[in-house]
Amino acid sequence: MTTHALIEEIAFRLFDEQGFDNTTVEQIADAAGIARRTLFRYYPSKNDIPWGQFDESLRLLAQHLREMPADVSTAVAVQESVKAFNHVDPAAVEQHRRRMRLLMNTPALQAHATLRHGAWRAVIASYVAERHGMSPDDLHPRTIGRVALALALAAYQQWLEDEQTSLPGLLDETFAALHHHLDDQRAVTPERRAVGKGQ
Amino acid sequence: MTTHALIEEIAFRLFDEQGFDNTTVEQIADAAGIARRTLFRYYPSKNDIPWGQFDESLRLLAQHLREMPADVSTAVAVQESVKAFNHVDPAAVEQHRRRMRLLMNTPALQAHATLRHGAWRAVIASYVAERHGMSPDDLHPRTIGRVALALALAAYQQWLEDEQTSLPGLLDETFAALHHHLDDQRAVTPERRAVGKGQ
DNA sequence: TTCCATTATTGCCCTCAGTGCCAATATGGT
DNA sequence: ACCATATTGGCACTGAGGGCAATAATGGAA
Repeated sequence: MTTHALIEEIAFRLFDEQGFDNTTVEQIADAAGIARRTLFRYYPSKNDIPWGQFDESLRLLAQHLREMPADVSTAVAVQESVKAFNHVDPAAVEQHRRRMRLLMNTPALQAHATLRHGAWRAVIASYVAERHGMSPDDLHPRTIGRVALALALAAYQQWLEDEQTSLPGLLDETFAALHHHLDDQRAVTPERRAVGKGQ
Repeated sequence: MTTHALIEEIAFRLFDEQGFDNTTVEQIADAAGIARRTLFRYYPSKNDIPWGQFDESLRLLAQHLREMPADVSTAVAVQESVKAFNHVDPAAVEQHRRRMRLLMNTPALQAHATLRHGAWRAVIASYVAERHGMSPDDLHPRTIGRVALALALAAYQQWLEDEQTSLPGLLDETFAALHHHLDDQRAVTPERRAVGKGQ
């Protein structure tokens, strides 16, 4: 039986072996034992293949945000939810790293990701808007959505480059780096350094 | 004589008339009186046509950052330079809005933009790294680069939706929104609203 | 002015992603 | 076994983009 999981697995193998750009949709289809045309019924585009359970995860992110207690500040609620969104089962860490490495190091996928990220940002923006009695289209919620994504991506990028780091730790570090940057309004102490690696 | 400016002008006209996706590279080439193959010598891809002087602007951004006095905080230096980068001559505002509307409302271009934005982020990150004696690849500078871009894009998005707003004003508002978000760590006052429109 | 060496322009052909359309095939219920 | 329905697959087409080689400018040097 043909499943998304099967196609994805085969595709990842080919991407690893040959690179994303050098792998044709036809090769994936052949390896999966289905027709090219059928593969396009499973995935709207080649770029969509490596995204796994992203849409489902988005729903969990929205849910997690809604379950945050009201006495936590919006900033903390967002930060905690972003960390929860990016929590991965220890057994799945290697596969997750593989996925993210592909997504973040392949220009075509990096570009395509922006479209997926739009939905992610919208989830954050909706929550922030709700908490402040605003529209999700207002400047403030949109800004926070974009910034939260920026922080998450910065953490991911670092995580992919250094096998030793922990993702939750890096996420905290990006939030801390931002605080540090903004708090540093007056005197600038050039000898200041980033805090140590998380966990 | 064929120039980038001419091709761009013709392309924009066709994009306005027919939409970006419905306009083929061949149509642009024909209208510009050059061969399809030649157009691809002027622009590496159709997606690159609407970007105008972006690369040159990047150099100006880097220069502006380097010219910031050392007694201004990094945060302010970045904020001011981002504003300077996005300053447009009043006479060119309409064309700029046209360009940005196309870039930000067309999915294909929205995706492609990420690749251009990578260079933008790198300029910011390099500056932040320099000021703090870090590597441009460190977490902190990269984070600030990503956040600065997030703020700029949030401002642009709003600017495109409301003809009345001023871009510098919106940029300040996004920076303010972020401050507000992060300062609001303890009590949350749901009746709080965004500050008034800039200028 | 003429010739030569670049450099720019173009044509041709190829690959590959993605889509529309319709035929064939499986599948589940009766 | 039979039919209605959903899935799969085949075919042909468009459009972006690249490799390559032929053909035009073009800007000096003689």
